[in-house]
Amino acid sequence: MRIDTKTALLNSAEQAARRRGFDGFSYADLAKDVGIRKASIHHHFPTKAALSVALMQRYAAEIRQALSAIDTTHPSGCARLAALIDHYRGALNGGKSLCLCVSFSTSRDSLPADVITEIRSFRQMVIGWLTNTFELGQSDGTIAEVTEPAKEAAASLPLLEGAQLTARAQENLDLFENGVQLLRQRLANPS
Amino acid sequence: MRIDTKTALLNSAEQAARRRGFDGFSYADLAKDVGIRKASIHHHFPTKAALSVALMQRYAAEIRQALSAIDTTHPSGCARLAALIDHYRGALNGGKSLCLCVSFSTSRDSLPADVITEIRSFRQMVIGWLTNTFELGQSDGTIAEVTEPAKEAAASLPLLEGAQLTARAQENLDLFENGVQLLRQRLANPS
DNA sequence: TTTTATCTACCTACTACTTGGTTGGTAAAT
DNA sequence: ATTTACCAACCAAGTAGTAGGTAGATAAAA
Repeated sequence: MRIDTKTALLNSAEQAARRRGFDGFSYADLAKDVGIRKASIHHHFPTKAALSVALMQRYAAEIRQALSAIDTTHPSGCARLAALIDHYRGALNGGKSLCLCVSFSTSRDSLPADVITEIRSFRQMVIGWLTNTFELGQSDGTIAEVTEPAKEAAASLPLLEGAQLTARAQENLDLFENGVQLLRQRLANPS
Repeated sequence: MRIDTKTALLNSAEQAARRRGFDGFSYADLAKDVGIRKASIHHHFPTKAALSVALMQRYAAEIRQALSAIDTTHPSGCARLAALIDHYRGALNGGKSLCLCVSFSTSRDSLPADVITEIRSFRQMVIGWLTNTFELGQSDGTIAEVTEPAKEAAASLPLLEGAQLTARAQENLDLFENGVQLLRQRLANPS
């Protein structure tokens, strides 16, 4: 089944951005990957900035869905948190890529203000979800040592992102696991 | 007092890299900042890759010094850890820049293998220092809830780096503080 | 149903720089 | 005389983008 060109471009751009950062890929890369002329990309995305907006919005929608799915399929606090940790681990693609939000953050000066705002919303949303998850883990007793869920959430997201960064730099998933090890140990028995 | 051109170039490049990432600055930026012709930079740094090596080595030497100075001037575990947190906060420059290691990590595919190796050594060194610091904090009783210093260290560095990333994306130091808040709360009374 | 008009999505050719780098040269310091 | 550190001029490839065009699909009109 063939996908439409716009989606193919978004897929290609997302992969490139998550692997090389916003300043590390060009329209020429996408053109070669998708198989159309570089100038044609402007029909779908008039500027690179517009492309970054579309990428970030799509990425945020996708993780919103992922978090919603976790809530549906994982009843306990610890299972939800474990699922999120695994989501961030999965986004590493074996060490070859990062979460889009992370890869965009270091080149934020190259991005339009809309995207900076989206990045902020993205992190707030994830921290909000984490806060709920720590609250659940506290009340159902499946996450150990939770006294202030909001503060736990505020620490856990940067931990996940920092652990991603370390693993990406060395293309080594073990480094991600080293970073989140203590967090995992607090989970009762996620399944 | 005038500094030598090579040092001026390193300073300029470091600032640019920590602000915009490796792919986000060019020799033309440095030339304009330092006030020499772009082509002249090649006398000091034949390739951009060579420049990245010099940057990373200098940065690693500087933090080695900083950690050593912390050990000398801070006797307790909590005071040392607080000083490192403040060091990472300081590297943000009010939200305008990142630690070099962080900013290089997302564009690691553009960097020579030597630098990837240096980044790994850098992180190992900091984690080693953190391990010692958690051990000290455990034995002198100034860092609360330390059971496994090495795991604490392995979690704390990604936390600091992730918190930096968040604060950098929004140019807002409060976000750094939100991330490290729980960690700070475990420190007895750093001074 | 057929024809015409419009839209979509691609193309070529081009623009104006910009990138990291090479080359040959010169001025000043040693 | 030699070395250091700069210069101008240049290179080839690359960057994001503009402009005019066409082929095929789709919608509207006849």
